[in-house]
Amino acid sequence: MSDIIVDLQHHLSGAFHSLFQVEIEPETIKLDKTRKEFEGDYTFVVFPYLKQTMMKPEDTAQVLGDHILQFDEVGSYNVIKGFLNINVSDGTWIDTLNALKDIEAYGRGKDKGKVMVEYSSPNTNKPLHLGHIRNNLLGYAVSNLLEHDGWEVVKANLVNDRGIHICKSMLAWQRFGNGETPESTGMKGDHFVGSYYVRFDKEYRAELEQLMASGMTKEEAENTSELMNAARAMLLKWEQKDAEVYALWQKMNSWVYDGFEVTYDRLGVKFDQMYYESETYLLGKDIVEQGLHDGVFFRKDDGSVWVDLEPDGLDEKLLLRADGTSVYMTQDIGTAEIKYNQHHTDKSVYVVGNEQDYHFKVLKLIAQKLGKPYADGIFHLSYGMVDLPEGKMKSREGTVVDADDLMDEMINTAKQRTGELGKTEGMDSVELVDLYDTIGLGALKYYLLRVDAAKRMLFNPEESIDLQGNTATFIQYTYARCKSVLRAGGIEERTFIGEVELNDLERSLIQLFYSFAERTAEAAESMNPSLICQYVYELAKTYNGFYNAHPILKETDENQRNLRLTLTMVSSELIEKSLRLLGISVPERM
RNA sequence: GGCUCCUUAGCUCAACUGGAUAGAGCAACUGCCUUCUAAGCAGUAGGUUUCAGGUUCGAGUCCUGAAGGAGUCACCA
Repeated sequence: MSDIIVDLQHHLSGAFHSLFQVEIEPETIKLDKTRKEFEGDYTFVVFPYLKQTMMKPEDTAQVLGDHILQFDEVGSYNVIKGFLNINVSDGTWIDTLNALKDIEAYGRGKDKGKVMVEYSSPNTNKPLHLGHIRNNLLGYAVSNLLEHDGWEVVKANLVNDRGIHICKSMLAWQRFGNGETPESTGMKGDHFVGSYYVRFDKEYRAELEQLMASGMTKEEAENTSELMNAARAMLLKWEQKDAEVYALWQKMNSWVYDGFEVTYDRLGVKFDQMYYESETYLLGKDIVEQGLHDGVFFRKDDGSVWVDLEPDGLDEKLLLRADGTSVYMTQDIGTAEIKYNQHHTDKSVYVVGNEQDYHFKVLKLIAQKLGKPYADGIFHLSYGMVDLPEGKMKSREGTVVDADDLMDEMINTAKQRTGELGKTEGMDSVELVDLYDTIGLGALKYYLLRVDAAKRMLFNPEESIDLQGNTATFIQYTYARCKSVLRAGGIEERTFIGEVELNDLERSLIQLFYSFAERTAEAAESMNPSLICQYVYELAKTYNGFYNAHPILKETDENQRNLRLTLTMVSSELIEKSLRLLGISVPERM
């Protein structure tokens, strides 16, 4: 398939050459989509080239336009000030449409290399919440995008399964659990364990209050607390692999994993590689020792090991404590090494909140100083926190939005709304349950992915369950509508389109089809799924406008009818594909 | 306090990386179902892009400063 933009770039470059004897690399020629209020498909801005053409903006645009008019791709042009608006010829658009046959292969990149995307990374002491959902959806969508763009992707999940917080849950269960299990209580495993984490906190605070009432300061109370000391002792026992503690730890974690699995399944996210901090937390020490030996790091008098990042505009960072134990950074250095040794990736993406911007800046810098082959490939995909209308989510104040509850709520709203519209006759119960899932989860996913990942976003519960306007539901509806038209027309195969005159909306649709490849590549490069949201929304909106303005099945001119059916078919295929990249499914009817 | 990021319509978000008259959705208002799905379409209204300077043909976008907000600066992860 010839590429319209590339062709135009070459024509313009050629025009500069023959008209002005100026050499301009075709790739550097920027063609913008012409704004709605002007006539044209693509706009070339001549201002930056005036020094070389030595002509007024209008005249420069005029002669360039005149010159490229000789090419088939160029239907017409108009000039407004320094803007050359180019109309691509109908024939070229039709050719483009006819060439667009294999939608699965369309826009795919190839041979980009291998990349690991680490995301989700939960703690095993409590269930997932809204913040995790954003992380999971982002990680999954970005993985899809990279894959589409030609990367071999390894989706990884580094589970924080150890530490004092898990010991708190364990201790609380031991003391107050009475042998209850998720089975015996009918609770989801992660919620079950989470409830003991909450229980610990409650008991601990009661103890602190009692101690403080007897005259202790807060700090004294915290150090005296029998409960907290028991938790600490338990962590120590765990580190010594005490059989009993270890068994309890494994049992409780397995409950949590059962629960997580349900949530992940429902969210539709997957992983190729699991990592557990219990297996990685001791790593990295020998790398630090090596760095010390090579003079990249230094040791302080107390025996602790540091890296000096002041020359890089940062400060000194601890790598090993005086007692030789490792810290978060040490562990992450070790994990990075393992990841690389196992998969030899060219790039390693960490989907982690922006509160860790500094941490990852340091991690990358250290890897670079150590001369690690994977150092430059470290990329922190930093995303903003999710706020609620009341402000930040705080687990202590119980304002955390639980992932499972939220999904339930979304699906329920979908069910209710679908019931109100009463368009479900002929659907059996399996199809209906499926439909509610598709709509409810789609709405949630789109709502979270729509916003630029880097930005902090507001989660408004009322707005999030909205199923109108810029929502997944609107887009899914457009898909179902396309399918309905195709069913009614009995159309299954693409037809070749002959010569036909295009109206504005038909042309816009083809132009959108054409831009899919560019938009997905851009989204993959910037690892920004919101660009796909924008694209697919624009596509759906344009199709709906077209649908309302022009008859499709009732069109009497056969060529015209074939064209419109083909537009309908390709629209549905690209909507489905775009949404699939985002992890959102589509219904055949709704 | 140092560093990093944010501030666009009443609300939630865009603006293709410096281009034309800053666009969508929600909320409000007006029309459109005997016609391929009205979860839709067409339209009205809504803006000193936080403020003050600067850079240039041209600034929401770049530079400086101010105000407001967030994050981080742990021998937590």
